Amino acid sequence: MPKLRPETMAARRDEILAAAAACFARQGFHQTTIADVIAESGLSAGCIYGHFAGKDELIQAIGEQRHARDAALLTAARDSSDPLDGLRAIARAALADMQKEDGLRSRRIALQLWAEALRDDAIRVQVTEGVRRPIALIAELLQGGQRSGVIDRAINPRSMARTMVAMFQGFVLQRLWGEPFSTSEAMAAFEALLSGLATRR
Amino acid sequence: MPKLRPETMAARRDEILAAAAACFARQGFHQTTIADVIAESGLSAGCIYGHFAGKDELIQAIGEQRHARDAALLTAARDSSDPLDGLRAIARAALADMQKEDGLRSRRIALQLWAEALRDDAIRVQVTEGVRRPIALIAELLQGGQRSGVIDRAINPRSMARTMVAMFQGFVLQRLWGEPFSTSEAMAAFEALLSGLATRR
Amino acid sequence: MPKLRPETMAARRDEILAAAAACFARQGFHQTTIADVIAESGLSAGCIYGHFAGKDELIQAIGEQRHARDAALLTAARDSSDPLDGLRAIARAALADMQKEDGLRSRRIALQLWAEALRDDAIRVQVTEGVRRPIALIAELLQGGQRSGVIDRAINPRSMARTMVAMFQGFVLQRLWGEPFSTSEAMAAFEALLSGLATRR
Amino acid sequence: MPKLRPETMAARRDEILAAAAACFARQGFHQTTIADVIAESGLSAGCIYGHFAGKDELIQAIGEQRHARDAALLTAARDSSDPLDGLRAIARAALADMQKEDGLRSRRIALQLWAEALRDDAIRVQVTEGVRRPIALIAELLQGGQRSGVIDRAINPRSMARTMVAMFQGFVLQRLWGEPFSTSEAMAAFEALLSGLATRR
DNA sequence: GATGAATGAGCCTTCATTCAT
DNA sequence: TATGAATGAAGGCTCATTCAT
Repeated sequence: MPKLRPETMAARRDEILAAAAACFARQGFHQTTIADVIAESGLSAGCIYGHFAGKDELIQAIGEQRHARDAALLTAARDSSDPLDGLRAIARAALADMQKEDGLRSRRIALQLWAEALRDDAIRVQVTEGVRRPIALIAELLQGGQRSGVIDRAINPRSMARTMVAMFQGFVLQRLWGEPFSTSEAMAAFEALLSGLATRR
Repeated sequence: MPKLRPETMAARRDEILAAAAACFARQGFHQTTIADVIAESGLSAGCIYGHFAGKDELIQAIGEQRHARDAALLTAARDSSDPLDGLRAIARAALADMQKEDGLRSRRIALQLWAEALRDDAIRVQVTEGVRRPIALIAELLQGGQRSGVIDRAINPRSMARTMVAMFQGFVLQRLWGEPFSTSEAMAAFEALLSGLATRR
Repeated sequence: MPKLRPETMAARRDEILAAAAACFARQGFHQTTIADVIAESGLSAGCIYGHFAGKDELIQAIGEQRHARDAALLTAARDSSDPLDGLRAIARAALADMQKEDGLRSRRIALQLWAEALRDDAIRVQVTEGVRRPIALIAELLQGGQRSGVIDRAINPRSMARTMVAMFQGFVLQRLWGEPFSTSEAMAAFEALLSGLATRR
Repeated sequence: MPKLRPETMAARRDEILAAAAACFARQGFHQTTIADVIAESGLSAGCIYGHFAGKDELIQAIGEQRHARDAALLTAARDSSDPLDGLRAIARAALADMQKEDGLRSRRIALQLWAEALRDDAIRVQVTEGVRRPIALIAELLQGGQRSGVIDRAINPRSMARTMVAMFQGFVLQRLWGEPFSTSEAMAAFEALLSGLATRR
């Protein structure tokens, strides 16, 4: 990788990544050829290889983009006041994102990465790292709820956080397969789970 | 291409599929070459192509096997007595299967299929069909619970069934990525959800 | 090649050759697979290889059949009375054969053999042998005509015989390519050539 | 697949076609593998597939080259003065070409194409188109002869033109099979035919 | 820095042929 | 003798990657 002027470089990288993301979302990693990315970006093979060492690095970079997107979502949803409301805000943000064209496209790539994580260690680390933050945040909120007495002490915050994340991952899958899916339905189900966490009298 | 007698055929098909499943679980669909399947099966290229039109058909057939496995799991878990116990039995069966080597291997393939469903219509149909049955069965149990008064009438059975399936799909993902994961943790989370469905007094 | 009872053997051979001829005429030598011949004949691979050493021998045998057909045609057209009428009879027989479905099918194979003769010595010998007899016969008739004074002595019988055969070969080509082609047209052209051979006064 | 600049492309295309022509003339279409063309050209598989979609397109292009060669031959032979001399010039040009190494090589390919025309429609069109021009030109000359009174009005120009072409096609066949064949012999035969066309007194 | 023509290892697939039953 | 399942060498083609300009 030759060293380029940082600004130009960053701009080109983004250009390439945007093209790659479009291709990946449309055709998947393995069905996408470098030629596709070249056509989509309007650049040349040499140029792409000037910025990325190869297809794998391109996938890796796309994975980082996704990681960042999820982190941003989470940050935006952060609502420190009430623990339960904080959980609801996160849920709502995630579900809303899934209804936007942009969000869906990003999830299509996510699913590719989930599968890829099975055999590419770098991607597995990326994926599990990406999932760690929401889990930690949710677990914290749950602990907050336990401290303030609204959530049952018997609940294991980490397990429950993982379960909630699992739920949303499943929602993503079903949504991507084209199953009819409304945000309110999902929120209602989430509320049921929340009510199951309430302190027993 | 050669016309084979049904009996001979079935045996070889299974042999080939077993080899293919091993390869697919280990390396994924796209990283697996026909040469890999040949090596794994100990058969020849021509023999494989005598039974399957190509790699795609092999993937398709593997998908059907998985479909069948899930159906069998579900049937085995069927416990007609109490609705809530029925749900618990299904959850337990699914979670137990995920702890077995065999079950895990099968899930690795499932994840591949989930991703593949994004661009292969035949596989998408297979995957969504495969998910329809558990959803229907769970929804039925939930309705049974509503009829017998142990589950809140306000719950939408279909949505909740979908949510439960989503939860398990997410568990599968996390398990496959190597996250520490105990059946009892997951069952506890499931119980919390169940308690959230209970009729409010 | 195992030794079979001569009658059965001959019958099977013919069965196989008939199937092969049908395939070859339809698809050409190279586009025809042994599997095609198997399907067309209703026999098995092993059976075919019991009678023919391989595809090449099959082609060779088909070539001999064609050779024989032409020879039969020629014999039938033989009309010893008048030399010029003898030539006309041969021409008419050849042209008539080209109008029959059966004759056309055989010519399709002939054209394949003509091309094959370029690189297969055995076939080249077959083809040139097959052409030698008509040339010899025509040359004889021409010489007869020269002796009886109806044909110009300046004519080289062999060259002219070759030319006449060439003409018919060309007719075959054009007929096979689907060019409109009537027997009477061709006969008229042949008559013009004949009149060009007449003794100059 | 790569988009090439027209100039670069044309040069490489010719290089590839030259190599392909050499292989095809030597071994025939079906016996020639892409590997042969690669070896002959000194290029790589990828390069060849960058210029031609596949073997079929290569054959097609070779067919066009041949077409062009014949057209050039015809144009060069065009001698507008006397109709009969025009016909002689064409005959002589065609026969002379058959004696040159280059011409022979080209005819070997022609014969392949003639056979291929039986099952490939694109090639059949190419071949019949290629034959249409000489026929038309010869028919015109014959009509000219009829107008100027040197050729019998009873002759059908088109049929006779087709016959002459057929004759030369047959000459080509025999020449390719290695039959002894002198230009003067063939010209003498052609003269005989011409004299058969002369106006009857 | 960018270009794009060229590379070539490797993939999927076909099909003539064999051989145990 | 016939069967037909199995073989495996070989062919056509793709595509990630390189490098001279």
